[in-house]
Amino acid sequence: MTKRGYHHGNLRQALVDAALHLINEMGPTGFTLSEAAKTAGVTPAAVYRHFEGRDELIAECALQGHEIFADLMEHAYADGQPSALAAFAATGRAYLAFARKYPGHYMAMFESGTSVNATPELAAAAAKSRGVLERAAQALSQHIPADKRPPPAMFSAHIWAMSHGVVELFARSRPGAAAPFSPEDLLEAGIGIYLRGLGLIAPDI
Amino acid sequence: MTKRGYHHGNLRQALVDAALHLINEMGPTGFTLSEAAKTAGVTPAAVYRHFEGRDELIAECALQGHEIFADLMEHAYADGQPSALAAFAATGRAYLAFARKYPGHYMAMFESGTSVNATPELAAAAAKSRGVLERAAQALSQHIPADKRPPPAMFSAHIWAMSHGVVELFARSRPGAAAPFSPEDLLEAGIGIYLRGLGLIAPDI
DNA sequence: TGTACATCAGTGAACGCGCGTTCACTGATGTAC
DNA sequence: TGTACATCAGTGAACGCGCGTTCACTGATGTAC
Repeated sequence: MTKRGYHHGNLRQALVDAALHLINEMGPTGFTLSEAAKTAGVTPAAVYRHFEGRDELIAECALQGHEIFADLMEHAYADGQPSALAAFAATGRAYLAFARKYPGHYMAMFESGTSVNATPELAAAAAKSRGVLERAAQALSQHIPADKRPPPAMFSAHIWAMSHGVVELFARSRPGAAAPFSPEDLLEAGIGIYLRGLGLIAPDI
Repeated sequence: MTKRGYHHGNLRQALVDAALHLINEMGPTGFTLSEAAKTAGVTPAAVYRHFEGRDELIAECALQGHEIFADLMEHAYADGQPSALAAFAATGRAYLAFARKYPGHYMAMFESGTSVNATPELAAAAAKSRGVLERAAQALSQHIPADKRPPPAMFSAHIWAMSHGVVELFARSRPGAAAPFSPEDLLEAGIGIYLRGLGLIAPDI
């Protein structure tokens, strides 16, 4: 706990961290500005020194999430290179990994009802991570028989959708959900089948 | 407006309808018992003659949703017969169609945080619709080369996940989302590619 | 080095609000005679 | 058919609560001389 700044030492980030923790625990709508302040050891009114209000605090959580997410996607993509196929599959895997590791960020980004266009920064950060996946799809597109090649934006959307669906439906702690396989295995297999369907033999994944 | 019962005439269902309308408009957590009562033309206290409280009202919305959903899936499956492939693909399409036509029900079912195990009836209704898709997967499984045949529960989960992802990410009115294709086309293409990946030639879809 | 002052992060009390829920009640409906 | 009564769906007022937000303030920090 480094005490910097005037009194608290970077209260702004402490509030974001508290909010992320609470969003993870109570869901994005159960989250409360007052409780975030209390968690950070501060009066609710103090929040207004750093944010315009509740919405801006959530938006900051989403923004930081998109930045981490874009980084993660970028690294996954780079690690999969030079194989376009491995790089593409890795970005799908990174989606689930991110949702697992940063559930608070994930909820703030995708389940809080916050519009991606709330602020220009948020829109830019969201576009960046989407861009990584679309670039991966573009590269992969070269290896698909040209006559039956769907637009790259389409199959990046497919992978995005399946990843999101797996997270929402199978990676949340639904007690008694009776899932006979892990979300990771499920997504891995799904992406594999999908890539085979694209006409790409997939011996290396 | 048939006036039956003592005063209002089936207030119970009127409250459910009001709740569904509000859930659709304000999201599942923005929904309010008081406002549902007002919409039905009744005092908030009157709700307690028919439901134990807010949660039970939402649960009833989810229950009715699962029943409609199961019916829709059943019909889609039947219409696709005798082709196992067509039947399977039709259930995927039905998922999106349901989310489009009954957005309030859909949100109550999948976005309200209600546990499927809240009541036995709810669990049963949810199991029924899941059962249709799994039966379709089972039938389809026979046509897959046995050496590379994943468990049916797995690829029914894949279709479920992709459908859900498409709904959540692309079928909501995200202003400026700049989607160059409709959710329906997106899902249709995605399922087609996936089925080809399963080793099933797909000339009939 | 020491003192006076300006800054501004965080306080504490208060606000108006709408929520879910409770309670004793009322009065329209259905039923028994 | 008409009257007396029981039922019970919906009323209206009230409650306690926690929310987001405001405001004048305080007191620790950084700076100027």
